Amino acid sequence: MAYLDTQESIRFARRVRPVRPGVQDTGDTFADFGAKTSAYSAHNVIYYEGDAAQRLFEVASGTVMLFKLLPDGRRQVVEVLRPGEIFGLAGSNEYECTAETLTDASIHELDLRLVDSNLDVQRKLAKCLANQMRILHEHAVLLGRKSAVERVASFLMYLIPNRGGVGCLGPENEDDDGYDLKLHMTRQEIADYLGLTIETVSRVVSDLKRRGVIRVDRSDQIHLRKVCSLCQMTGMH
Amino acid sequence: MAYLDTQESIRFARRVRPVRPGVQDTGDTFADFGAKTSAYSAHNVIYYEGDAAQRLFEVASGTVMLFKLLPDGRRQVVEVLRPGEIFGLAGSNEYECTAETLTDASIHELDLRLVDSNLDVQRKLAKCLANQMRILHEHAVLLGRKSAVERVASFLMYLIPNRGGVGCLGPENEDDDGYDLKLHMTRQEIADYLGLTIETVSRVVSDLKRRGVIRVDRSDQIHLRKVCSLCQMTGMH
DNA sequence: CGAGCGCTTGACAGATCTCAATAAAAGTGG
DNA sequence: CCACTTTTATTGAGATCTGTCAAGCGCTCG
Repeated sequence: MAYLDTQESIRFARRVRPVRPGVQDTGDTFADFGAKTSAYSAHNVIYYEGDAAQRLFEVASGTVMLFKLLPDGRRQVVEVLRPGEIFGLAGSNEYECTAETLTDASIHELDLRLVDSNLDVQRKLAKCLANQMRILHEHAVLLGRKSAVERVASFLMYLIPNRGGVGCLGPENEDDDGYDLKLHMTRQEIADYLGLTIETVSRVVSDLKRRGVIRVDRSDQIHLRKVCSLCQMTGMH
Repeated sequence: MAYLDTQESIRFARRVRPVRPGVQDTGDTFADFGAKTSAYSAHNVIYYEGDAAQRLFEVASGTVMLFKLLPDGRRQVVEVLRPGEIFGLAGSNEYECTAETLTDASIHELDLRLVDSNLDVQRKLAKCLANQMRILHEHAVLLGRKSAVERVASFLMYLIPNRGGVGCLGPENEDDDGYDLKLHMTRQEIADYLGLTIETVSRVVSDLKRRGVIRVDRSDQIHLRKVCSLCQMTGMH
């Protein structure tokens, strides 16, 4: 796993790690371009992989996941989207993922025919995609190279705004490095996002609990007691 | 690994698998927008992760890889780019990956200041990013859910145009289901792309050879003897 | 021909998965 | 509101796959 002695890793010692952006402000939303807005309740499918692609979507509020399935039922959650992020682009004429809400959500839906000719739409599109692409790159590192503990720690860190990146200044308060977290995903969804099994996720969470890094108030309600310790476990430090 | 009996996999039984596109024709290239074009020799770094981002790049000819490193030297190749594909977008002001040529390559380089205001550039950008994003999604499935054999088989199939997708019609010729392949990546690069170790990649290749699915003429020169068999091993059938 | 590099192979270790049982939580109906 | 069912999560034991470490092979090039 370690290539420490390779020429390359020495050569790159100076590289830095970008801050994970919070929800990015990309200016306009699709609502400004004539999109209609729909409300979905939690755990509803917006479209299925293979459906004819007719609209482009933007999360207005709530959380949405995109996933793909292999024929034998293995599932990979490929993106978890928050407000301001877009989905539903299809290279061909069919959606390449299934989109499902994780929470109650409000979604802007823009007819694909309105997309091509509008510079502002294209600009927002390019900006959002570039941002989501960076997250996908980071996620590829997680899936390809991180251990189970590192994956779960990284996942939890993603959920804290303004921590864990280059700009991270440590805890705001010396004595209190805690943070309260509400998970909007089941263990199975987390597992499918992190490329693990539900049992492994559960075991890692129990382990973090045992080590005093987190406190599990309910299975979807987690208090991070030592954010800095957790951050040390992401593999990025 | 199998979720065959879940409600979900039944619900999605009808889904289809999109054809992996070959190099996509997105109309204009950056050259049409005033980009300068540079030549790079094989295995040269175009920019490092963390460098100040000033340009947007498009592969004109050759192959380029993007990768990220963890502090302990673990590497993940996050994209392998072919002509027409773009890279160098930075959400912030720094490149988030290192870009390195795999082969001799010719690269269009467009000043970032020329990007924002041009509808055609934005259109190409959005189109390319959407396409590359689909590939990243597919790759996330590979990294998160596929076995070593499935990863290598998928990798080899990617390198054959017009095979392996929904539109795949099988071999052109009943008796000959072969294809000659030139790899432009070392075993280490392939391993870092597939989230495996070099030893595992080597073992899988040897195994495919033993099973008569491929013939290894040189380590970077592989003849696929039974494309359909190989395709069956990708986990997508 | 020898050195160096990339690749292959073997033996073993360890992380994660699988399968199975149990526990806890959430939803249902009387 | 309380049994009862169903779903979701946890835990254990064992199997398996891939990683680690080490040695050897085979090009390629000076």
